[in-house]
Amino acid sequence: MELVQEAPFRFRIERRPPMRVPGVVFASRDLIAEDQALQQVVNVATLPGIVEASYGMPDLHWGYGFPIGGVAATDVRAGGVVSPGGVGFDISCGVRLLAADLQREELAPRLTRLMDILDATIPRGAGPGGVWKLSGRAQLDELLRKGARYAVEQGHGVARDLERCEDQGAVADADPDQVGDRAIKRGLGQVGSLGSGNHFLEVQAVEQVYDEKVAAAFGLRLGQVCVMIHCGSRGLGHQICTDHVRVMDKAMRRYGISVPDRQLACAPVESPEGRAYLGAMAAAANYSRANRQLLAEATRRAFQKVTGARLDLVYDVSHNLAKLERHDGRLLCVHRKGATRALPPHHPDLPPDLAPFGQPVLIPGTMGTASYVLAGVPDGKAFHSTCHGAGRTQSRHQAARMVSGRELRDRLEAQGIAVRGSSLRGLSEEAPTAYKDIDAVIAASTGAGLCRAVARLVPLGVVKG
DNA sequence: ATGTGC
Repeated sequence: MELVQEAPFRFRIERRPPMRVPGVVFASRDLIAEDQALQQVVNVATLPGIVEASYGMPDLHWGYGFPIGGVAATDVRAGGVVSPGGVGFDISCGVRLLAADLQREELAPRLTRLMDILDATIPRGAGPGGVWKLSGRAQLDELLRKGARYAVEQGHGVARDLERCEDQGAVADADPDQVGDRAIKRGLGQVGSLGSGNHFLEVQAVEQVYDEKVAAAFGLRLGQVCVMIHCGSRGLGHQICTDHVRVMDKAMRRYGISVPDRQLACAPVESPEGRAYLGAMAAAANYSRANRQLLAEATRRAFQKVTGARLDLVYDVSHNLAKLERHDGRLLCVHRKGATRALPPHHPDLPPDLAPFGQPVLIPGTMGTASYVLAGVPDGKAFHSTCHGAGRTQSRHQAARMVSGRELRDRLEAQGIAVRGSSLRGLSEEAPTAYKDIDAVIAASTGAGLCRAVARLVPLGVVKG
């Protein structure tokens, strides 16, 4: 793949038919290793209605149809499409950060007990299980419509939590009627659970502050204890993606759409299939936000028991979602897959107290390594988007062959990180060596002008899905 | 990511 360097952290893939726009990858040469992911950037550039460019973030890697770390926007009024592959199977997978009124030294003598309680109370791993047992479909429909707002309404959290959530805790236009019976069935038993893979709940400490003023505005200070929760919409989101890809795969011909890869199945935003997917996707997004709200509440109870400390929500933001947004007067369907929205300072969707500083962006690192808090910048790029994490360099299978779960756990424990896993196999699949260097990804993200660094967090204890 | 694979 021919890459033309345009700036220190910006590469261009020239437009050639059938591409409708060029490809633009924000990264360093070292981070761009996979040709497969670049081919996917090219494939996405052929989608009907795509505008500006098919973008790649610094953590770009191969995914289903679209690359992970990909951003693509289509012009809704010009026949622009929506594609489930541009969101991913884990709809509205995202990150929530809570800040404790507690310093790491104060927690140290109680860390083991805290981790043991979290170990016993945070549902995780594949299959059913969750902190909230729903009474049935009617209650799930409410949750799908109102997301974290419903959880708070039912006593799981406080009103201030919602001010610090993207979309105030719920995406509009969720349509539970577009969620199939199988998805509903899978969703009923998993409300308030982490899941598996790279999902985690970490007790962390602020290890470095890059911008005192912004960190203070976000409620963060050096040495402070935080909790990061990374999870998504579980089997419900997965089933919705599966169901709607199938529908669109069949519908594409009727709309005269041809794509270079069937995994790019899509339909015009303004079509019955497009609207149906967006309605179901929004429902899954709300499931995901309620999920993080409920896990945050379970964590608050654990902290209350062990330390008496309070946990305030810093922010909750998704990195797998399509949104209808207005940019330069046009209504666009912005797909962010493994990419985080990063609103600039003074954007109307920011809560007033954060508006001068830009949106908090939460980047989970690999297990046992650092995580970051970033902020949106005035002259953001790729429709105000940035990276979402380290990005894989090895498949799960490859990773598991390199190191045993037991070895990895012992190594982390030797570093003083308390590990509460759900399976040793799961641990080995998430070995840090299977990922890009998070520090390099952040350096490229800030260097490319996608965001700026606010703070670096290190793990004290890991509850692993 | 996922009741992990057609």
